[in-house]
Amino acid sequence: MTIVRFAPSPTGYLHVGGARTALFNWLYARNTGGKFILRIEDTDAKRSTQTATQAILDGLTWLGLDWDDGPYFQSERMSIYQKYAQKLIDENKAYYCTCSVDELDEQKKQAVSIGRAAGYDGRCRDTGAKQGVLRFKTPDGNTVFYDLFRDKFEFENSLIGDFVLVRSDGTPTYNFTCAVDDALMGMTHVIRGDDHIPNTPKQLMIFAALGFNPPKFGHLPLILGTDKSPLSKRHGAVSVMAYQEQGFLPEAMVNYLALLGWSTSDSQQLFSREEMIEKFSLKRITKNPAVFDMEKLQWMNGVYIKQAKPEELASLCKKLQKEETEGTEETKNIQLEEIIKLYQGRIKVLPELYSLADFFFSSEIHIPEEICQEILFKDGVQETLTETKNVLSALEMFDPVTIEEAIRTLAERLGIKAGDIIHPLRAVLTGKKVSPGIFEVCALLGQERVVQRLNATIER
RNA sequence: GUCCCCAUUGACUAGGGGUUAGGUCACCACCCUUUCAAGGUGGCGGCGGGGGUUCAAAUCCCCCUGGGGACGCCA
Repeated sequence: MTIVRFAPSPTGYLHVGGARTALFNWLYARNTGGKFILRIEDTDAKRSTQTATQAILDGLTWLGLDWDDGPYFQSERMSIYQKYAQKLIDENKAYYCTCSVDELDEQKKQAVSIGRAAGYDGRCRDTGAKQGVLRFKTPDGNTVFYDLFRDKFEFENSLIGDFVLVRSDGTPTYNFTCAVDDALMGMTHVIRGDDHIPNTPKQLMIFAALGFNPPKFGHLPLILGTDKSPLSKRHGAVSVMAYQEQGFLPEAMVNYLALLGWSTSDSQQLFSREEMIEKFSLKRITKNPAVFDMEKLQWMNGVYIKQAKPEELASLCKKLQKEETEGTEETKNIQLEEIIKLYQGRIKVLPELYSLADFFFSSEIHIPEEICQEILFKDGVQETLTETKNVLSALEMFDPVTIEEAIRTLAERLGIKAGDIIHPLRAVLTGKKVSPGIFEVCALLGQERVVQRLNATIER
């Protein structure tokens, strides 16, 4: 059985890159019927926070990436790491080092100045010290592995140096805990960002020293911003949850993220979750870094919005809207769904609804001067509007078909184009030049409000 | 400085010795139409450069260039 994991450190929110890594692991586990484990790497007490842990859990949950096991917290597994550290000491595969930070800096500076690798040179190997940091006794030779997505990697061990396993305060470091846990938890594949490539030989050496069988490693390329530098705040939101707040649907986010580095042979773009799981394959992961493209995410979100059930969108909108909308509880609840039906083919993100359809949510509307000049103050328009009001207020049914019929009949009677009625009517009812079909808008607004808005304009 | 990774249109990518280099977003045009979207049709645009190997190179090899990563008692 394949066992994979997502192992974030809780030092911030779940960012886009981390989410993609989690997604690929999750997809692989689901595709193979394996197990997806969540492990929180919080060995650095100074930087880890409870808030960050929660944020990561929330992010994964929002995306629908459920884990089969965990979350494990490395901070709760200290005795395990201690045990293995002792084992390495006993077997003479690790030793204590008492070099000071200054000394280390100096040594590094020197090494670099003479063109040598910057790793620790192992000068404390034979001092027999009983305290300080515990360092791994990096063996001679090379460490080789075959990456799942790339070719062969070969590292010269001497360039890596004797790295730290346990800090002087007794807490273990990343490379050590990661290797121990990946071994103990039975990981078959480790899929992670390619910023971890330099760590892999270290972990491989730990596996070997401890007598564990290593998993297969695959390193995912980074996700870049539009200027091709690594994705950061400069490029907009990097936190996954920020996308939720901006009105993106988790399905769209997942679909988009999946395409950042993975593809099918026919370049299919839209996948249901099931389809994605079924078609996912490590063999089809690309090794070049991808630029995160907001435009495409927006397009995709628009597609998902269009396909979504109005009631689901309504409940998402209600969660998002906070205090930005006016209007009565009644309009919100009763009409929201109907409004959504009118707009779901037109918006890319949920909050757009509130700017485009604001005239549904407030009783008073404001018609910008520009629209008055351009549309309402033209010759004959006032008369047309009066006629329109008379026709509409007399209707007994107020559904789109009836309204359309009435308007078209009126246009014929007045000897003008239907558009000559529709455009002023739209301006009066919505305060905008663009809206969904005007007959639907009328019907949903209701006869009373339509007549009221017409009157308000005519009287001016 | 040392080690390492990457390179197909503006973006995501397919293709991996012989293709009119395919799809998607974006962009442009047209159709539809009460506007805007949506939808439909069509279009613009690409193998970073130089050397090899080969009858044949986007594809294999080398160099260059460009971009990125790592060199922590961070993960």
